[in-house]
Parts: sequence; structure tokens; C-alpha cells
Amino acid sequence: MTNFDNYAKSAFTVDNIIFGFDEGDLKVLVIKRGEQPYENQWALPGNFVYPNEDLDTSANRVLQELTGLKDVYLEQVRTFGAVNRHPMGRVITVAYFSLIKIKDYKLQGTAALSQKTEWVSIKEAKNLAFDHDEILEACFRRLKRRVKMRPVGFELLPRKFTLTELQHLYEAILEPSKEIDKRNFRKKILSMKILVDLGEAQEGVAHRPAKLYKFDKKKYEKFVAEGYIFEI
Amino acid sequence: MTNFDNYAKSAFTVDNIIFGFDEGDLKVLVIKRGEQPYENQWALPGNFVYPNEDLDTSANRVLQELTGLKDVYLEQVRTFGAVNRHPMGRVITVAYFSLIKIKDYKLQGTAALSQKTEWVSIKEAKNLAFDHDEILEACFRRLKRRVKMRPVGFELLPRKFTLTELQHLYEAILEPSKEIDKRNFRKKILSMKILVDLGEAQEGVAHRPAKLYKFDKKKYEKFVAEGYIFEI
DNA sequence: GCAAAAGTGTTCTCGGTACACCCATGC
DNA sequence: GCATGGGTGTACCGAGAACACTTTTGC
Repeated sequence: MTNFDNYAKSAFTVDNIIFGFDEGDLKVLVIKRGEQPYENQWALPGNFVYPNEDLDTSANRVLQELTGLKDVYLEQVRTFGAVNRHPMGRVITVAYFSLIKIKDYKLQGTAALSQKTEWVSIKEAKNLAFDHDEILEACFRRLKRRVKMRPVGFELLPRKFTLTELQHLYEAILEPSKEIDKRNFRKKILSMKILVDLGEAQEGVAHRPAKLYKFDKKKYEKFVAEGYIFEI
Repeated sequence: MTNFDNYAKSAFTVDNIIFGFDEGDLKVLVIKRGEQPYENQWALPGNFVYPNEDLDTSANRVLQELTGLKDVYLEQVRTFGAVNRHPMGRVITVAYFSLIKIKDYKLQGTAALSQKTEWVSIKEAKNLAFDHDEILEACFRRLKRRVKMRPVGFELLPRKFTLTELQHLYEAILEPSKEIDKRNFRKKILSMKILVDLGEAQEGVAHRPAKLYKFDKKKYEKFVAEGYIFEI
């Protein structure tokens, strides 16, 4: 966002709210702004859309410049266009969110190297620059809904995961307070037949080791084609 | 959209997909374009967003210029920004949909007087200008989902309506094929306690006259505050 | 009296929820 | 052997789905 004046008086950006899951907590990636406006405040990652760039492409670019990752889950949420949302001119922004496996994340993109980035718990992400509090809230609400209707939670977990990890993920996203019943959760998720028991187990834990599973996307897509509707 | 060149090379518009319900059929308002590009083709109503105008305000303006109506249900759906979606330059568009009581609609707005407008059945709205087929489909999908989760169907009906009319509305939106069971539908909708029996009946029909109901928004909002979740 | 839509209850099935104890491992 | 989380089954309840006949009106 350096040469603001190069852009037309009306400009558009994408903001890409990047979610990760770690230590039982849903996190979001924020950047410390290095320039005006809102210098030194935390903000959501985003940038101007190039003239010859599709919106989705642009959102993917934000992600890749920050994390080096591509081919990740990405979804458009809503466009924010209040007249005065940007102090330097009329800038509307198309908000996206991404779900990444936080362990895959490396501070390696061009943007990440030159800016201070941080994962913060969704509960602590407040007082962001611009209207980013509002944008984050909209994205988080969307994620809550999405996770109930589509098997996207797996995007946030390592390829191999335990049922308890999966349950904690749902608890962190859906109801940061209320717990899910373990037996009912397992019964339900296993009855869907979209998880594969890898025949492996956790190692080095000071308790009975949990079985490892992976999400079987092919099988899920086959079920969908047959009319199956995921719901949790 | 006359002085295209007055707008920056990157510009944004809103398109407002206006739904109405008549004769048991879900309809959408289309406009015959009077200029290039896509001259003489049918398109969805929309216009450029003024520099000092919020997106929602702009969408409301589209609606009002066409129909004279304001304070109607309006919801942002998604933003379409493929590089080449507009043949004359980079134009991204924020899609909204509105739900109106079609009987209230009068061809009176400034725009309506100068353009040919028409209600077409959702089933017949095809081959529209630009990427409007795709936009319409996205809005229709959103409406299907919304109508199941929120009591917005009433926005499409007259203030007083019969249960059969309401049922036909849901049938038209949800499954243009499959019928809903009359008894189950009535049981469900009445059990919600958000309809008021007006103590009036249809007149002049050649069969047993149906009771008239109205939607009790206050009551619905009270239930929501108590944790009630509408679902159909 | 006939055509046309309004109105009305019961049964069955299935999925959601509540709930408590034994198991495998590291230390 | 003890602390820690993993793993399992059953009983109950309520909502959704299937289903057919009587009522009221205009003509």
C-alpha cells in the first residue's frame, strides 16, 4: 500500500483473514502496519487488487506473500464499502478468509519478511486498524456457520489428527464456552464415514495413545454427489 | 451507466437483484439495456456507486429509482470481479438482492420510466448480459438458504396472506418440483407462533375461504432474543 | 350437487442428547 | 501405581415424515 496516489480515487483492495488452529485455540494472523494511516497498529493482511488480477487471485496472492502457501481453502465473505472506512480516499475492500494448517506456515513470503506478523487468539484480536474489527467479526461468524455445513475444519488440522483434536477444533470455533459430548461427537463424525483410520497411533504421550485419522475428501465428494449433506 | 469514461479505470458498481412473487412463481426484475455494451439484451438492474455513497445506500438507490420503494429487505450477496467481466474496463460489482411485495411495485422510478423493465420467472431468466447469469444464480442460491434460516419469505407476500400462499412461496423458492405436505407445513409454521390469525377470511373465491394471517415481527424478535432459531 | 381449495390428527422412524466406566501409556 | 487422556453403549425424547377425509364456499 505504498503508492496510494497511483491508484484511482476509487480503489479496491482485498483483505484476507487467515485462520489457524494451535494449542486448542483459533488464531488469526495480524500484521503491524509500518506506515500511515494507522501506523504501528495491528491490521488484517490485505492489498490493492492489480488491474489485471481477479479478486480470488488477489486474495491468494496476499496469502502467498505472507506464508508462502498456496492451494488453501479460501472463501469470499463480504465487501465493506463505507464511504469513510479508509482515511485517505474511497477504498472498498472485499473480505476473504483462509484456513491453513498452522504448522505449515513459515515466515517466508516477501511480505512476511518485511513486516511484523503475529498469530493472535480470536478472543484477543481487538482494536485493529480501519474497520478490521468489523471485518474480522463477519469472517468469524461466517466460519462458524461454514464449519457446521461443510467439512472445512480439516483444513486447519494436520493431515493426521486424533478425534479429540478434531473435537477441540469444533469447540474452539463454535462455542468457546460449551463443551461437546465426547461420545456423541465420535458417534456422529464416524457415522459419516469420511474419516479414515490410519492404523497409526500417537507416540510419546503420557497416556493411552490416540488413533490417527485423516479426512477422505474423495469419499466425501462421492457422498455429496449421491445427495449427502454434511452437518454437525 | 452513460458516461463510462468519467469513472476511473477501476470502478465499482452494485447490482440489485430484485425478487418478487406472483401467481405462484418467483420472479426477478430485468431491464432491457438501452446502450452499449450488450445493447438490447436483458440485464439485472445496477449502477455505479457514487463517490460519497455507501454500498448499501447505492443498492437501495437502484431499487428506488426502479420501483419507488424504500425500506425493503436488502442483503449483500457477493462481489464479482473477474478481470474481463465488463468489456469496457475493469469493473467489479457488488451483488445484492431485494425482496419486494410485487403488488406494491409501480413503474414510477426515474429509471423505470426511461427503460424497459420486466418481471420474468426465475426459471426463464437466462442469457443475461455480462456475467449476470452467474450473479443471478448466486443470489437465488443465497435466497434459498436464507429463506430456510430466517423469516424473510413474508417480505414477498402481501401483508395479509393465507397459509396456502405461504406454502406455495416456499415451494417456488426451495424446490421448484417437490411439494411440501400441507399438514406438516401448517403444523410447523403455526407452532412457531409468529403468525397472527387476523380473524378475516378471503372473499370472492369459489371454494371455502381461507383465513388470513400476518407475520408478527415483534413477536419473532422477542423469541430470537430468547434464543429461538427460525428454521424451515 | 359439484367443483375447488381449506382445514385437521395420528403413527412411525430416526437422529439428538444425556450419561459413567474401563483402557493404555509414561513416569 | 497413579495420573492422564482414549475409547466405548444404551435409553429416552422430540421433531420430521407419511398419510386421507370432512368442510365451506361459488356457481
